[in-house]
Amino acid sequence: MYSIGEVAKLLNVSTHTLRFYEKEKIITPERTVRGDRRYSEYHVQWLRFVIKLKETKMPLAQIQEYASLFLQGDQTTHKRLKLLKNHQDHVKNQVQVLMEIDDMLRKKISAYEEYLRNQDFN
Amino acid sequence: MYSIGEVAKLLNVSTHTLRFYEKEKIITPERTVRGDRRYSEYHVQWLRFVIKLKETKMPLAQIQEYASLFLQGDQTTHKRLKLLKNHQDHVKNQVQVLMEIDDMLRKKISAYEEYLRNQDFN
DNA sequence: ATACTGATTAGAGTAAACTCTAAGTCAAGG
DNA sequence: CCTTGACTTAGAGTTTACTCTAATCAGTAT
Repeated sequence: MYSIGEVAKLLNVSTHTLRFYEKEKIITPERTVRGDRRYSEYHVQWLRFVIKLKETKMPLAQIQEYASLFLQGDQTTHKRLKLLKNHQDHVKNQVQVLMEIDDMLRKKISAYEEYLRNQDFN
Repeated sequence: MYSIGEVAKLLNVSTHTLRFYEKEKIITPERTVRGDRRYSEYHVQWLRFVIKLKETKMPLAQIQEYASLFLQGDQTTHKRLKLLKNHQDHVKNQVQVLMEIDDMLRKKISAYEEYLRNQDFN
């Protein structure tokens, strides 16, 4: 079981953020007698997943929804599957867009390079 | 030459946004005698580019910087090239991350599907 | 004439996602 | 014993990128 500080260090987020996520019902760690948060390995896994989702621009609201479905148990499996599939489409789309932009940048960059090469002859 | 409303429609942004970009020195359209903004084909091209960059999460501040280099003319070509190359690295990286996440989602999704298949046997 | 459309401005308001502050409790180490 | 550092809370502040409001004006349509 990890303390909030340990998890923060482990996942490279601030303790503020972890408390914020708790307020937003994205994660609910256990508590010691004294009230300190305790994160299990399982909690950490879930947070890793959340952070991954965030890297793909998934809004917190949607992550929240997923978390809430999780808490509601087995009868929400279909919904969760749908949500994930939806998001996968979104991710694939993003990859597409980014690859196009990469191409655009490649062209711009070689145009610049050519321009500089020609200048050098003066 | 396009009016602000025409450009807004053309590029699917609001007139608010266009004025905002002007305030932020990202674009400086010409003006009619009366003071209305006039965007040339060239301005529109630049805006298209800006919007593309935005799709890759490039922060406005960086787009601003690029725009400012542009206005400073030819002696900033090297700097602009460097900026673009930098951003290209960033984009390539994003593609990498997204592809990893796509993979992760693929696994999660098939796990869910298998789970549901097994449930159906009951 | 009057209403409608689309433009202008400065500046206020909004949403998301943190990020920090204040004011405090508590346990361990020097 | 006292300081240091980690923890607690509610709630305020910040950043980014818009988004909207209010008040006004010019040109066109009825």
